[in-house]
Amino acid sequence: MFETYNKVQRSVLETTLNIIIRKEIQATSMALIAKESGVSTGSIYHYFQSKEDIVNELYKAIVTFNGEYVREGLLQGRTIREKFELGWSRVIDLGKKYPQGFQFIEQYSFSPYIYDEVKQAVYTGVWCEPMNRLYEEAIQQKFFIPLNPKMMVQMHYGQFVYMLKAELHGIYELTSDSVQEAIRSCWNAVQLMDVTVIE
Amino acid sequence: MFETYNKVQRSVLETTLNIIIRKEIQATSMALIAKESGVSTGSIYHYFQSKEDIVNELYKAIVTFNGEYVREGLLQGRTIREKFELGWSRVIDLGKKYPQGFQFIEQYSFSPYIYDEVKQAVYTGVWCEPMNRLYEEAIQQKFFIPLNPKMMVQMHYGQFVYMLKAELHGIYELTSDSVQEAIRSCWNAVQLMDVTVIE
DNA sequence: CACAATAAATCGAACGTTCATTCTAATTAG
DNA sequence: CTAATTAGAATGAACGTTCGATTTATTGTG
Repeated sequence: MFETYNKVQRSVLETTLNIIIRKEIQATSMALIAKESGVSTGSIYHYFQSKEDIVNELYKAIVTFNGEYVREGLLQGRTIREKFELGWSRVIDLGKKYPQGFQFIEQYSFSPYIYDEVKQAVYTGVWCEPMNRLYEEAIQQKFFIPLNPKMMVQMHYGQFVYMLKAELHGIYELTSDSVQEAIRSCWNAVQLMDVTVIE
Repeated sequence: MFETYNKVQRSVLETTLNIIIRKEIQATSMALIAKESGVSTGSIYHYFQSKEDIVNELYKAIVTFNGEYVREGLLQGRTIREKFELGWSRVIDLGKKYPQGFQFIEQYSFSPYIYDEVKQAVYTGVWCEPMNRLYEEAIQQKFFIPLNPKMMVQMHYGQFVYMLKAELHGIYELTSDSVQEAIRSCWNAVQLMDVTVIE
């Protein structure tokens, strides 16, 4: 997750993520980060400009990591349908494998604590863009109904986010079957159907 | 929104909501609340136990209001399909008519700042419960595929939340047509179909 | 290789500010 | 007059950040 950082930075970022999920940004003091990461406050300020800087760096790192992870999935698919399924599978994977990163992004992507220029990355650079293009293509090829592709992507993303959130909070257990079913239901939801219903 | 409170309390709650959306809880000081609400800190502490208490009271008030609003929609429907459409329409209505309340709940429903006992209300008392029952009924009557109804409700809710979030952030404009289409697509997503596809 | 000279990294105590909360005096209402 | 309410200065704790001292790493020199 933090491959591009040095040992100290990584320790600080990992610790900060940990504490923020356990507590909250406001309750995450520099003293606590220093204590739990084993790096003194002085050193932390040698590598980061401020507390805000740490949190924004953390945000950037996680978004980049997540983006790469999903993009890889999208690339593996051959057909549109396959790309669709592999892409969204990866989104759910992320939530299950890296729940802290997932929760952090979820909780703070709309917080004023994250700089706007950093937030932009969520909606552009990352995986939204390739996913948007996939949906555009699916509309052109008459797989999907002609709705705003960006809206469809947002809707489907939200669907998976809440599926994961509820699982994280113990509302139910997500089996791989129900995940597959959920992804399929998303496809069905926006599928352009040329069918005759025989009752 | 705050009918059950007196004038002072209402002013404090409204102001607090305003500031929290503009800034953030940590940047929402009592001094600022006092200044903008026109109530001195002394008086605020006469009506509320603490800052936490204000925020939690705010949370409770909004959740209750939202719950009632959606429940009303659900009651108006005659058939399952109608209840489904009217219920979700109200959810979207809430996001458009009371964006601050919507954003606040979205941003803090998973924050440790809100007491667990208060949070429980989100998943139980409010509108989730009636909506869950509606989905259960829809499964029994073979309208919906036999997935976990709670999961389906969460998924659909997430879909609308993200649709609204993206609109709030100016990604696109939500027309009433596209909202109707989105609700319909949710129904299609989990519909149990007994059809033959003729190509 | 030895050893000095310089730079980089680390530390934690101290600083100054901010902020939630308290307290007391003043004001209002019944 | 009495009791409730309001006001805002005072309090004290918490916190982000700075700074100078100390240690560790790197480079230069004979």
